[in-house]
Amino acid sequence: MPRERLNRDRVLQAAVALADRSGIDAVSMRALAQDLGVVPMALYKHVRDKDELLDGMVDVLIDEFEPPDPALDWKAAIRHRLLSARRVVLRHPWARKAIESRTRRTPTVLAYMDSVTGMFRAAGFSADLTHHLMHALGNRIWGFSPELFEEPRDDDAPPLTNEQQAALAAEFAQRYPHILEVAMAATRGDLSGVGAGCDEEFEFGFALDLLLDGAERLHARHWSSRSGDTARPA
Amino acid sequence: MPRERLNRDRVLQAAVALADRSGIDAVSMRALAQDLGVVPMALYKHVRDKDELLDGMVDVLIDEFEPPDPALDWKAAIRHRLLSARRVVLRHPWARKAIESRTRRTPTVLAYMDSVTGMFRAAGFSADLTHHLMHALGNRIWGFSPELFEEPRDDDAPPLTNEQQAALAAEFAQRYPHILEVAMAATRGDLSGVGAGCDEEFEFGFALDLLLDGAERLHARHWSSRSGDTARPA
DNA sequence: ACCTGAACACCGTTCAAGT
DNA sequence: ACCTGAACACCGTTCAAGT
Repeated sequence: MPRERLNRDRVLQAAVALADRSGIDAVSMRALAQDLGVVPMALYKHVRDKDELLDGMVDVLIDEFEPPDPALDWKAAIRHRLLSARRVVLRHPWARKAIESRTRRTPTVLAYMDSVTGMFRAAGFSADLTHHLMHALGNRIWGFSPELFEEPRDDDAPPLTNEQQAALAAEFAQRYPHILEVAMAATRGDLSGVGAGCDEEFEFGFALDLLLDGAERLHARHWSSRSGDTARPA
Repeated sequence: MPRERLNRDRVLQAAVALADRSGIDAVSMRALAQDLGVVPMALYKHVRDKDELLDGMVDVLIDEFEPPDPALDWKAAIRHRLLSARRVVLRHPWARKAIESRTRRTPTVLAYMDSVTGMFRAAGFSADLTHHLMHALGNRIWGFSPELFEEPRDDDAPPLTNEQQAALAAEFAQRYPHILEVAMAATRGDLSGVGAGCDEEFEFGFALDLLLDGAERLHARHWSSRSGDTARPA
């Protein structure tokens, strides 16, 4: 019984709530309509199509990002901003997939990108260098970096016996020695199952700092505003 | 008329051909079956479900990557390998989306990751540093980096008049001044439409070199094998 | 062993109609 | 202005049956 009239914001909030509860794949126009006690077609008065619904959901996330902190120096400020985006993305497990699937640039997305870009400019970087840095940051401006070693947690998988684990590890070690070695280093030898998760938070900060430090070094070297081949980091 | 019997490879090749022709969204079990002159259910003898079909398609791409060139030094070798992955991804426009949507790690994917990891190890990097670098590279090991400024080419959009372009640019400049400034720098002022494409090839190389140079610097500084907070790049 | 036919339980979206 | 009902053209996947 929808005593309250539908509007765009109610639709988006309900979609976010549904995704939080049941994952992004559960967000269908029909299921969302049911949540709102309304017929599917009613939604189309408030979002043009499903893509616009997903765009709107990402906009809701961006609204949760903390604004820039003017008290911090440039590097700390960008770090703080991106880590705040990260916290939001971690609160909404569906966010990564949703962000990666988006192709349209809403005004909210553009405003966020403009703001991060402006932080580099305010730090004194040239427009050209800033452009390259934004590309180098890539998805990290959303608070995440692409998963490489992360295990897709297989919820309803049967637990392995110790013998099965050992056999699996032995085969893995033989076929993918470098991955195993690196995973051992990442987990200090505590592999509970092959492909155990690593500290993704640390990895995020590591890559971020590597890029920001590289930026500082290039800037200090009087990076020219031309982006020809000679401008490559030596 | 399927005179030739179906097998996994024929299924995957047909799926890749279909995606090349009509995009990844056109790859449905039903459409693929029709291409093969077969009923949809026949496919399920060769792939477990649609996810496994997509995994298989990515494996086909990886098989097109060039093997490592042992004549090159480590940095050039990794650069060469990732640029070869990049050429494959560019040949198949659907590849980015497909790769980003994958969550399972097939043996082919693991073998590729193992090989790239091994190149860092062969260069003398510690397992720990190698782990962080793989994370920092992220999607770049697939030959692409996340799109930020790229325009989703709107194929059937009506061309804008000069007046419309000017008005749009003026509004854009007011709302997103930093993005515009940076886009101007990237295109040397030749903006044919707001959000004109930049040289993504250059951006890929830029980020790659920034990360590889950072790696070299950390390695030279006797990067410890511990990954505690003190190990952050200063 | 491999393929088929019919069915199930879903999708996003259109259109014309209701209030 | 906002919501509804019925319909269209699709999906992935199951099951039991054919050859």
